Amino acid sequence: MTSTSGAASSSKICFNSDCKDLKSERPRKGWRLRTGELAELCDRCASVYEEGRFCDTFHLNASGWRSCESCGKRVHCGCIVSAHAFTLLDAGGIECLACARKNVVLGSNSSWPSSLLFNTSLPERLKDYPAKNWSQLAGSGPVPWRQAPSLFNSSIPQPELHSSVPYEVDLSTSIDRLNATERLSTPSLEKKRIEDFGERLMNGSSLKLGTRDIHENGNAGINCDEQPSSCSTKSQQPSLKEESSKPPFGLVVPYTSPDEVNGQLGLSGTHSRPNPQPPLAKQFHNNQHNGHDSSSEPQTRNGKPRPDGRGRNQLFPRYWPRFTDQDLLQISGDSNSVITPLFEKMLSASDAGRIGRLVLPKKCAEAYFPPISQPEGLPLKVQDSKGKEWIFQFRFWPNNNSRMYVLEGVTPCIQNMQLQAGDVVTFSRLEPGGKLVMGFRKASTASASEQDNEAKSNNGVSVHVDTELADPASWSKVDKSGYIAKEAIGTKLAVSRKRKSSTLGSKSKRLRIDNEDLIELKITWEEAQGLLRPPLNHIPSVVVIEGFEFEEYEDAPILGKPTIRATDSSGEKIQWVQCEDCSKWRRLPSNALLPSKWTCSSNSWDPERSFCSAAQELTAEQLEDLLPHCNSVASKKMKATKQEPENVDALEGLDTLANLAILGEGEGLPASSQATTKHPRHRPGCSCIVCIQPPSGKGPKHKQTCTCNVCQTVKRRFRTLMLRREKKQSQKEAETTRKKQQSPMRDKLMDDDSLPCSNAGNSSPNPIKVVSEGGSDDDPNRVKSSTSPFKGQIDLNIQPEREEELSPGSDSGSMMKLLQDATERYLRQQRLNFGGNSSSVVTQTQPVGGTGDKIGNSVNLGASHQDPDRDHPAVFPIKASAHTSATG
DNA sequence: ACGTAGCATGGTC
DNA sequence: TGACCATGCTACG
Repeated sequence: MTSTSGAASSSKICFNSDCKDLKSERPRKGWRLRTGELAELCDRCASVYEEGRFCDTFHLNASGWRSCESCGKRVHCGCIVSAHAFTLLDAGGIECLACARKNVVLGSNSSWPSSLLFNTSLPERLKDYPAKNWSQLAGSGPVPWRQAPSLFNSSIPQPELHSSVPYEVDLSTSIDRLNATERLSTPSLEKKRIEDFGERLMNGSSLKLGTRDIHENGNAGINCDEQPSSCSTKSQQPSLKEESSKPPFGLVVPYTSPDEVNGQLGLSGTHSRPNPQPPLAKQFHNNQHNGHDSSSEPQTRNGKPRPDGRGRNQLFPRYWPRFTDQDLLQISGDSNSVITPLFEKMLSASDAGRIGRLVLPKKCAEAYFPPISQPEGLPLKVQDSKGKEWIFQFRFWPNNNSRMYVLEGVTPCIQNMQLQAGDVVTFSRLEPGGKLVMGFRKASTASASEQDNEAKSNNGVSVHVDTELADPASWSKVDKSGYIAKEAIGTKLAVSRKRKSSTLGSKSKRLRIDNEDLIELKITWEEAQGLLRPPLNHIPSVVVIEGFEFEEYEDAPILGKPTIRATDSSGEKIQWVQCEDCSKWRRLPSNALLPSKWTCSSNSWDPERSFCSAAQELTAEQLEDLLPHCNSVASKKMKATKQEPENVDALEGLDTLANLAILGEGEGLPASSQATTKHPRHRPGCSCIVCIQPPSGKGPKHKQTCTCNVCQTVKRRFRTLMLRREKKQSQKEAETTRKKQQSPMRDKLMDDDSLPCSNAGNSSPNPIKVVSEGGSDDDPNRVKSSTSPFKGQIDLNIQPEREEELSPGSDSGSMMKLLQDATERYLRQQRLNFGGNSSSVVTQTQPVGGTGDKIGNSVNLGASHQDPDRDHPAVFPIKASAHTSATG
């Protein structure tokens, strides 16, 4: 309208374009503009407005006037000023607010959309959010939606969903259209939406477009069209004068286009809420859709409570649709489509997983999907903008006296859209046709370019879900997954894609961080692991979290360069540190805290050895003794380094070793508990030893010198395993000897077991280390205790506690042997390498065990942290056969 | 042995 | 505290 189209409130002239008067210094407020601001009027116009005569006075000749179906009163439905003054009737036509109140049990505040009115919480929230445009919204909004036919009649498919769509976005005009129709019926939902929307606006979520447009236009681009007829109105809304600077709901109208600057009437939007607010559930009223609203609300059209007021309908903010105009455009496909955003949901790991079940937010499901009374639910036909049709089974499971709604058979669709956990699927309804559209948004973590590309290619691909139930006939043809692909038959599902950001469950979502951050965090964590050292005089306990060992310190740990702690001959505690440049080991006081990068030049404690040219104090033998610990400690603390996907056929060996190690270390845990409980399955974002590896042995192979997470962990674990063994061995020796007499067989095993480990027995010059490494079984803090001497043998398949139950002939024998071999080679190699030079000579040994395993089964366990060149590689042949058993 | 269906559990809000 | 919901768990095919 003329009056509204004008200038911003900043003008000195009355906002009413039909009035040339100047505003007073303190202009009076009129209706809320789409920008969220309030029109500033001259005193005269303001008075007229406040008296509710604004349209009668200034818009008499304008279009958009309609008569109340009940009292015949004329209402200017096409004006923002009167937007709140009427209600759209389901059957068409409008009803003035007064009549609407009579017919519908509304909340106290008539100026609010019915939904709002019903919703007690809304008002409160609104307080916080300045009236967001309620006036505008209200204009269309308050209207009780009594008549809108429910989209989903209880059991009858209703193709005509559009009539009930609350917010419609008329893409053809780029205007948001709000359907006024649904208000009354789903008050609660609407309220929520409104609230939500308001919040979103507050939060600056996606309705930018609308906002922007609104600002530009200054007018509400609200479409008041009620179905079939559009009654855009401007109504005066004196009541809402809040000064929210936030974009009004009207803003929401994301789709408003500049073209429509003045076309408020043309705009839709009874509810001006832009898409965000999901359509009111009004549709569902009749549906008996249970649930959808809150019990507290008077649900029912006409004020009757809903049959089932099962849930409260407050859609959580996370389900608010945040469509962008682009999304909408893409979804609509054809310019004549009108989209009504319903809700959205970030895919959880489960949703995106193979199970093919997409958990639907209860309220959303109840509000926007057909009501279902049987757990089996109903099939819903889905169609994307490209014409692909899908059928999902919409059903529920009883859950805690409630229901858990799911869409089954979504896997094909998810894959087709290349979605993964963290991505967002959006549901909206497309008119005409009443189809629910399932679009998507990739996780925000995607790079801009990536997103752009996706946007061009597949982003926004939407799937339209026919509100009508899928034809059972066709359903029967559908495969189990419910995938139909009429047009997409033959379409290859682009499965793929790197699932970088693994899916995050709801819980995770809360903790969700962008990939970049994640990476940073990970690095930090890794570094910290490598640098963390127990405070002096403290013995760390070891806890295992998701497969990783962490040292726990009672006091704050010390950060610094990893060193080898030891006790010299005089009993003094010292630590050995390796120079970054020359790789020589230097002796330092135990309390020395070193930077992550340390060189001889920093050796202020021993000036004579502050040069790389200075001889190393330690002899090879001494180092040999220290090394195992060193490796253990270092690797343990440096569990991870950047993963370098290098293609070498060592992965399987690593896998095997890793698994063996895991088994070995996990001895103290109830079998299975670890993997099963924590990671029953491979999880793409998890960094545990299981998940950091490609599933099923797929993925890049690792070189023996690889220092990736997996390799590091494997090496570390293996070393730890060996260490424990050594320790236990000495402890058990006595006992073994004793048993020997009783069990010759065992003795034999023991003998075989005793590895030529030079470190055995006397290693661990450092008590602390010993504890942390092998852990004392007595240590109560040790969550995962492990050592299981196991008769001299390490049976990775057995729990230490039950070692006694083992028999020499147990199945574990072969694996043990493998381990033994590996250990031997490891130690031997280590000695050799160490004694010779520190350069990393990776010698790959052929697998032992005779089963002709792949060459790749050897693993270099000698790599030390940080610098591969200083590694002390050793190759551990592993039987392929062990792989399976170990992984199991 | 494996995959699935459906319920159970527990964390988060 | 209860509702919601992600995911675990397991009986079953």
